[in-house]
Amino acid sequence: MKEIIVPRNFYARDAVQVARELLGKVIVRVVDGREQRGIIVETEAYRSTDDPACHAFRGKTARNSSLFGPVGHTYIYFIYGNHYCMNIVAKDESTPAGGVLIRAIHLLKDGKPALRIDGPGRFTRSLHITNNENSHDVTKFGPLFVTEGILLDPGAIVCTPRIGISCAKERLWRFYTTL
DNA sequence: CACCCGATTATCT
DNA sequence: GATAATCGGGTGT
Repeated sequence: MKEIIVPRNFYARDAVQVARELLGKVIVRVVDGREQRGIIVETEAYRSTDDPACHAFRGKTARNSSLFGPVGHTYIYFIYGNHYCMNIVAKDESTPAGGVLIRAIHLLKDGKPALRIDGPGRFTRSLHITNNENSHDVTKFGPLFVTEGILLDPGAIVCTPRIGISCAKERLWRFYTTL
């Protein structure tokens, strides 16, 4: 069976839409020849020009530059002295930057959901993702990429306010599914 | 160059 | 539930 990688144009759309549709996709991580797979079960959308909660809202800096880069690449940053968080850059022509934060996955064992990893910091740690993977292209086969996963019941997707931000709390741009 | 703080989490009460 | 831990980037002096 040939696996289907999620194409770059999937990410060339509004980040909110991409965040919703990333649920159910499978992220694949290869380290030292070992492969880990996980279904994406929780995401948050961050847009730039109209979204005060987005790192890119106040303009481009060295830290957030990959948020302004090509879609389908990672944006990884270090926070609270301890944790890495990973986004996938996603935006349409109307904004210069934007991304989708991956907050939780369900690890697969023999193709079956085995262990849920909750929390953006735990997710990156369990997949050995650090700043080394910043700006990595996830639309090509390699150490880190995203493939088409399972079809979800759209009714099983829940929208809530985003976590840990101080503004734009009224936007329901966090999405998750319980599988 | 000093100061402030964050898209978090572990640990304590 | 509340809070300390922890550190690089952003902002202003």
